[in-house]
Amino acid sequence: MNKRKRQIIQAARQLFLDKGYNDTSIIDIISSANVSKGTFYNHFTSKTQCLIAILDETREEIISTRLEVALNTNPNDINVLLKQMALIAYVHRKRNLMQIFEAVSGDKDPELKQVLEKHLINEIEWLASRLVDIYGEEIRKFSYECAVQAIAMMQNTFRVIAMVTKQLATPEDVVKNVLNHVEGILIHLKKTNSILITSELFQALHQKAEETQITKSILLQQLHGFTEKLTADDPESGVEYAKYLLNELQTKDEKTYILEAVLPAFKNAFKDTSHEAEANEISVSLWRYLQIKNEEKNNNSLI
Amino acid sequence: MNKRKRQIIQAARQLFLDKGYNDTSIIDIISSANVSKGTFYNHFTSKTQCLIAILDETREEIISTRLEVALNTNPNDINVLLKQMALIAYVHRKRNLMQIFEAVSGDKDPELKQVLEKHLINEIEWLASRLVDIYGEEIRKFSYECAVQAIAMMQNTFRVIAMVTKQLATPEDVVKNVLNHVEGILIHLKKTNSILITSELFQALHQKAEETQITKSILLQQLHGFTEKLTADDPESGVEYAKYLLNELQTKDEKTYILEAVLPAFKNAFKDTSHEAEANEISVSLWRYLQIKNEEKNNNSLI
DNA sequence: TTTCAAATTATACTTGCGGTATAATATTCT
DNA sequence: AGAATATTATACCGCAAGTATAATTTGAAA
Repeated sequence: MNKRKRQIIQAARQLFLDKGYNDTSIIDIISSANVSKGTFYNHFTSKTQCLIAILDETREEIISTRLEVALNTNPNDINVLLKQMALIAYVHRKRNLMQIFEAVSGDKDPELKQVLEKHLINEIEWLASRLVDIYGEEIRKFSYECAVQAIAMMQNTFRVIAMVTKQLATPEDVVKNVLNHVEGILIHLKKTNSILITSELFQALHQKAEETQITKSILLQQLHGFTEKLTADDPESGVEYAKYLLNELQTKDEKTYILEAVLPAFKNAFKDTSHEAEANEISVSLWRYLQIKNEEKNNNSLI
Repeated sequence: MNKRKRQIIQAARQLFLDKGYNDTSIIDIISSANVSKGTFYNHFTSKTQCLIAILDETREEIISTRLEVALNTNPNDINVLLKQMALIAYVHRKRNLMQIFEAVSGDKDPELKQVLEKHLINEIEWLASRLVDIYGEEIRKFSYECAVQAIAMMQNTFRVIAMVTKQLATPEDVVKNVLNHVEGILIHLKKTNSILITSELFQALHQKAEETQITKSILLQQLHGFTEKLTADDPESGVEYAKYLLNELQTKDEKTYILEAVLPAFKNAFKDTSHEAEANEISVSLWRYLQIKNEEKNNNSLI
C-alpha cells in the first residue's frame, strides 16, 4: 500500500477516534496528514471509502491476532474461544470502533453497508465453525443460530452496560456470560430442535463471497515490497524476520511449521509502528497460505 | 397537539419512510407539508426534534396497542406475551422505523441519543416484568439479564434474516424462537446462577426517569381539546366514544371497568385517520390513569 | 542527467445542507 | 376592532463534500 494512503489513513483513524466520524471533516484529515485535498481524492473517492479502508485494516488486525491466539492450542479448548471472542471487543475498543459503527451504519452509502454486512457474515461463519469445534459435530445444525445470537448478545450487553453504568464491562466477563447462555440455548435446542437460522441460509452467500485466491507469487510480491520499504529506523528484529520469511518462502519446499512459528514474532515486531497494518495484512495472507499448504500435505499423506 | 405540528409530523414521517432520514431535507418536509420554513422552526427547534416527536408518537402507538392486547387476559399466558412482543416488530415495520434507527443512532444529537436510550430502557423494564409474570417470582433475579438478551436476539435475528435472505421474517416466528432460547437460558441459569445484568443496575435509573404524574384534570383537558376538534367528517362511532369517555370521566366515581372496555373501541375508531396519533396518546394516558385507580381500589378493599 | 509521465499542491469553485433573520401578511382571541 | 400571535416569503450565513485546474514536485527510465 502506498505511503500517502497510509499517511492519510493513520491521520483519519486518529481523528475518528478523537472526535468521531461525523465530526471529522475532510479538511481536518488532510491538514492533519499534511496532504492536499487533491491527494486525498486521488486515493479515496469519498470520505466513506476512507472509512472502509480503516475498517478493513482493523478487521485484518482482528483476524491475524485471532489466528495467533489459536497457535499451538487445542481447537476444542473453550478458553481459546473465549480469548478470541474477547479480542474483537478489545480491538474495537482500542480503535474506538463502536461509536464509528453507530455513527455510520445508516443508509449513507450502500457500499459501506455492504462492507459492514460482509464483516458480520464472516464473523458469524467463523463463530459457527468454532462452536462446532467446541461442542462437537452434533450441534452443527444449531451452530449458525447460536453464532448469530451470541454475537447479538455480546454487542447488546456492552451497549446496555455502558448505558446503565458509567463504566465499561470487561470483555472476558461479557464473553463468559454469553457463552454460558449459549450453552443453555444449546442444551434446550437438543430437546426442542427448533431454529430459524440454518446453515443453508448462509451457504448461498458463501459461494459469491469467494475470497481472492492466495498464490505464492502474490505473497512473495507482497513480502518483497514490504522488505524493500524497511530502513534502519525500523526494529532490527522485524527486519530480520521479514527477510527470513521472504527467503524461506522462496525455497521450493518451505518449512511451513517454522514459518508459522515465526509469524507471530514478525507481526509483533511491527506493533505500534507505521508498518503495523501492512504486517497484519501479510500475516493474514501468509497464514491462509500455510493453512492451505498443510491441508494439501495431510491429503497427500492420506493417499 | 397543534394542527400545523401534526401536518408537519405526518409529512415528515411519510418522507422518512420513503427516502430515509438522512436523505430527507427540511425543504422536502416543508414543501410536502405545505408549510414555510419559519413555521417548521416554530414547532421544532431542529430536524432532530421533529424525528423525536415521530419516535415518541410511535412509541405511544406500541404501548397503547400492547395494553389493548393484554385486556381481559391472564398475565401469565405466554401467548399474550408473544403477541405483545411481535407487536413491536409490526409497528416498527409499518413505520419503517428500523432504517430510521439505523440511520440515526449516531453521535448526532445527544438528546436524540437520550430519547432512544430511554425507549430501550423502558422496553427492557417492561419485558423483564412480563417475564416474571410468565416464569414466576423465582426467576426475578434473572429477569433483566433475560430481557436484555431477548431484545438483542430479536433485533439481530430480523437483521440477519433480512441480510441473508431477501424476504422478511414473520415477527411471530422470530418471537417464538427467541422465547424458546430464553427458556433455555433460564433453565441453565437456575443451575449456574451467573449473570451480568442485575435489576439493581436499573434501579438507580428508574428513580430519575420518573414519568410525569397523570391527573384527572390533565386527562379531562386532553380529552376535551380532542373532542372539540372533531367534526362531522370524523367517524361517528369515534365521536360517540370520545364524548362518552369525557362524560364518564367527569362524574365523581367513574366506572373504571367500563372505561377500560370502551378504550380499545375508541382507539380503533380513529385508526388511519389524522387523529390516530392523538387518540393513541389519550389512550395511553387514560390506561395509566385507570391502572392507578384500580390499584387504589384494591388497596382500599384490603384495609 | 535529462526527460517525461505521474503524483501532489494550492486555490478557487459548485452544490446542498441546516439553521437564522426579518419584514410583511394572515389568523385568532378577546 | 384591535392586539397578539402564527405564518409566509425571501434572503442570508456557515460549513461540509466534492470538483476542477493550472502549476509544481517527484521519481524512474532512457
